[in-house]
Amino acid sequence: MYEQENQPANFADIILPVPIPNMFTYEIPSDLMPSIGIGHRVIVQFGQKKVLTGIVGKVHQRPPQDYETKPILEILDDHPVVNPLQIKFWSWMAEYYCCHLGEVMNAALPSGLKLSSESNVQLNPEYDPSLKNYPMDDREIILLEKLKEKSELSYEDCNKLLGLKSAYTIIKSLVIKGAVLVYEQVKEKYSPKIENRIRLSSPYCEDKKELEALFTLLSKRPKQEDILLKYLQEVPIYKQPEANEKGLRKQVFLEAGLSGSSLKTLIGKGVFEEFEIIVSRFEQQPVTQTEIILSDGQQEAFDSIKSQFESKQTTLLHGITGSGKTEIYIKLIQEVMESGSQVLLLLPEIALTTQIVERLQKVFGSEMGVFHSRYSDNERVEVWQGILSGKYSLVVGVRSSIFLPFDSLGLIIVDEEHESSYKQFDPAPRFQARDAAIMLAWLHQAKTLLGSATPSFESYYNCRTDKYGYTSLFQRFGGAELPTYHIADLLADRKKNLLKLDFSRLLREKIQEALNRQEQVLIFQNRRGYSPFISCEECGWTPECEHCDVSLTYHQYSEEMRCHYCGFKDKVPKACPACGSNKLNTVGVGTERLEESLSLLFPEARIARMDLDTTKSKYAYQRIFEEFSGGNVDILVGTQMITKGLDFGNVTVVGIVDADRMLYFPDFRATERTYQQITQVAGRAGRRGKKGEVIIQTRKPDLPIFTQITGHLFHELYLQEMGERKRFFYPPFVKTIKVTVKHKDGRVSERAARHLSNLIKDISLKKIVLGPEKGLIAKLRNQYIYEIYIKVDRTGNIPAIFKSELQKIIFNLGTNKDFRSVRFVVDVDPY
DNA sequence: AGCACGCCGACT
DNA sequence: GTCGGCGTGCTC
Repeated sequence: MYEQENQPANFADIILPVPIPNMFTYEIPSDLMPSIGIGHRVIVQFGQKKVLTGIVGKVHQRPPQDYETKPILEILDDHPVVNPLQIKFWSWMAEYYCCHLGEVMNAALPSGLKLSSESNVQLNPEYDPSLKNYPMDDREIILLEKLKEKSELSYEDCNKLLGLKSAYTIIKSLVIKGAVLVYEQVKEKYSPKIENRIRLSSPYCEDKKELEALFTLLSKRPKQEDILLKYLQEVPIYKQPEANEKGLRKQVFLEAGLSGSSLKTLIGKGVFEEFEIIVSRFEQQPVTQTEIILSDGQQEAFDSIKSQFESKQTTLLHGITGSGKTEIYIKLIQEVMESGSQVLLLLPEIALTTQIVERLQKVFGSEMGVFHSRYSDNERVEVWQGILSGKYSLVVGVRSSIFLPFDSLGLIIVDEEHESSYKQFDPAPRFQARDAAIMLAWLHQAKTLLGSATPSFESYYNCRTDKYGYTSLFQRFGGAELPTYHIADLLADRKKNLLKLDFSRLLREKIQEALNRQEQVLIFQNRRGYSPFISCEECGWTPECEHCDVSLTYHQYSEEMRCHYCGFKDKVPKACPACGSNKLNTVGVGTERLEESLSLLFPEARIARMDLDTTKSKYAYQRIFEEFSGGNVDILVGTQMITKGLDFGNVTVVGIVDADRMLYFPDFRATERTYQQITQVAGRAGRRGKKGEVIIQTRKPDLPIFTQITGHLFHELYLQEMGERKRFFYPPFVKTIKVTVKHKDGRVSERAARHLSNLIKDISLKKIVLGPEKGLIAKLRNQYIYEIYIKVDRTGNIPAIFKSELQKIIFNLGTNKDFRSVRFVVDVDPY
């Protein structure tokens, strides 16, 4: 105590879950000083009364200059829940993706680890009603009366009680009069799973004679006797007396149809005692397979990856579907785990199926944690804690698992690295999990393996420029053959009247043949619902943008065609400019319509559909999947959901209904995506020794992309596409940033967007600014949306400087005059 | 983002 | 009058 005056005060910079830049400095009370550290959760007051959970980001002795500090109220954990590497990772993410640290924290922490407060009202014990200091009105009296009955009321309770939208003014008045107190209550959200258990009480559990005596006693109570017998059957206390300690789940008796009331009686008599234990929400997984045997090709790839890792932090495994990438992953994971490091295996959401999880669980058992987006918050907290405690050294999970509290990663594997779902769109941070994973690995001095049958052109470019290592695996595992491709010319068929309900003659024949052979068919159409574009029925012409290498999207309400990239607009032509035909149709076929068409064309076939609409409920996906793999369905129609990670052994025919639709998607990645989706779905055909056939329907069979796909000419396709991207300034040659401007008044929104666009143009760094243009959806949730696309030169740290300039501009615009309520959303590397 | 506070319009 | 809607400013 006597030394205190000489000691400098201690401060902590706290990350709070609020969208405001920077951390917040709080004072550390000296009694809390010994137990505080980076990554601890603390409770602090934020604003007038609200209390929040924050994370300690930094501890120091520098008192802030221009404001008073509040004290840290409480430290929540003995051990940090977040480690220093994570704080670094969060900071990187906030900076790179132009968002606030608090937003990253919000995304990173399972909400079960976040606490917030609720305001409660209680009677002031000092208050003496007889004094009648102030006159009370009716509602104040109602509230006070209620508080005499119930010791506390939440604001919500008060509102209900008084039938008001907000009882705030009344509560405030009572506070001023000294009648009530308002205080904040924090509630822990995570609740462990509790299991009720039963065990024999003393002396029965120790003394066999007592137990035998008990049996004699219970011989006239058959129901109670049954319960005792059941217990002894499940818990062998004669052989293992210590087994009684753990007891037996209470539920077991009820499941066995034994009487609950008799059990209660036995507990009442003191024969059994009831107790609770905290159990995991995840079942124990036994290890059933430890030895992985690689084929020669796999072994070669494995060795190659390892030697790449000697000089490169990141390596791409380009392995065709069915080449057995999973075995290579397992082998690598085993090695890294044996060396004592952690491993993260990232999978896109739709690929994180029970199939692959079960496969990995056989090898890694309970050392492996699974992190699924469908998990409840309590389950997420348990995975988090499982990593902290060292229970899990391998996690298989979706995008957000990069935020789990790893402290010694040795390897991150990003499977299906080309998947666009690795990019988070909506709430900030708008991160690309694959790219973030590479940064995370770098922070851990770990390696990253990107795996794909159809690599993203960006990753492949990084291989070609020697930034990443590269390993290919082009043999199918078990010697299975690659599928044969056929191109079906939709226009030719239409002219000959062979096109029936969107199915070409060839595809119909192939389906029929498969059905005759009792084999299965996949029909791929990446669209549900209807969002039509325009196409000439005669020649297949589709309008394209004059300034960009993308097709125009038809907007029915404004009767025009638009480019979503540069904002180019055009009127809908009356006749086709290519051939003069006036048969310009809106085209659009979704999975639902295909399902219907198939049932008309093949009335004897059993048809199912798998898309977002049919898999909304929790187990629907699994049900459809099992129906199909169990052979109860002949034809499965679906969106990209059917292209991922599923291994259907009996599929021999895959139909791609409309390849053109993918190709003319208004996006510079359209060609890349088309190639990827076709190749991915084609990979579902002809596994396990049966040769598969893939039928691609198109109106433009002569396009080079089709020969490139059917001839497996990935590299040629890549080179051609890179030429285009270089010419039109698209990634990877530039860095793209999208700014979305939102306001409920369309005029304000447009003015703000124009103003911003001009300010961006004034930044003296090499870049191209496109727009502002109305958003694809011009009005969303009563907000008018404008978008600005920026292509920034990516040499050196130009993008970083540009981003900080951009943020300054946006910040100033926010404080400025009439744009205060305008929202600006920055999306770095948008998809 | 929340939340307080203040101004203003609608309605018993 | 009173209620509640919304605009504005602030949070260590």
